[in-house]
Amino acid sequence: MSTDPLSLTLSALAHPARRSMLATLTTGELTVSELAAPFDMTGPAVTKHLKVLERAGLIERLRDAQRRPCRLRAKPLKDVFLLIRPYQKFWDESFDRLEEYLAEQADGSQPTEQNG
Amino acid sequence: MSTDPLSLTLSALAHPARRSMLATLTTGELTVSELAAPFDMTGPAVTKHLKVLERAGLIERLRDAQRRPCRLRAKPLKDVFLLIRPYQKFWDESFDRLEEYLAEQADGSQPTEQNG
DNA sequence: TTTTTATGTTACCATATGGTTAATTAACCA
DNA sequence: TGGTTAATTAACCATATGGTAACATAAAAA
Repeated sequence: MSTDPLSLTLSALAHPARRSMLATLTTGELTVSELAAPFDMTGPAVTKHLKVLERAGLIERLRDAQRRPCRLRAKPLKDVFLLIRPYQKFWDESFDRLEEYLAEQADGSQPTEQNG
Repeated sequence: MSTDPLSLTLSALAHPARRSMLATLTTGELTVSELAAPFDMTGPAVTKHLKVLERAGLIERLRDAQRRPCRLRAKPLKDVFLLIRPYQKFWDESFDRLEEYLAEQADGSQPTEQNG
């Protein structure tokens, strides 16, 4: 697997359960059990998902007695945003959002790797 | 692996070579050899990367004699954009882009799975 | 027809992913 | 001490990923 930060972030996002966990964490810190509750999944499986998120820097682990609450760290998502944004002019072929297209042209941003 | 469209798109993006190929394709249609040129990679490896991109709907394969040119299809990236956008207010903790934060609040968008 | 070019398929390998059950650690409570 | 709760580790499994080398196919060029 690719171990550069952007690749780690993207593959962390490439699982519905992990995306759902991230979304849940926007409401605040949550324990592993709280995060696990909506899923039909054993504890170890949840632990593994959290490790993937942690390795990507998308969550931070804390301590509270025997609990290990998780906190959202959204910064890595900014690089995903910067990767995607230059493609905005390509995904709507009818160019009905012409303002955005022209704005992109004006600031000269082009999709490039490592990264926009 | 997860086979929902968004997961397929994100894992397709989770490799530097594939991101680089996509970026290159913004200049227009390219053959497999042209795409492969910058990489120290054998033919089969390139074919596999292209299949991952094709499965995610990020490229389209064409025919031109013995060539199979690739064309960028950026639409799936829009869903990545919609996934990421609601987190924008979280990744800059200093909230120095207050306008955007307030705009997001106004349109009531919250990060949720399946999707923003 | 033969050769070259462009690309794909097959078979194989090592490692990663995503899940399980069983056992273990860590901290609190009685 | 002993028991409960919270979470992780260990061991295992099936499948996917990312790469290789060797071979096969398709179309153009000589």
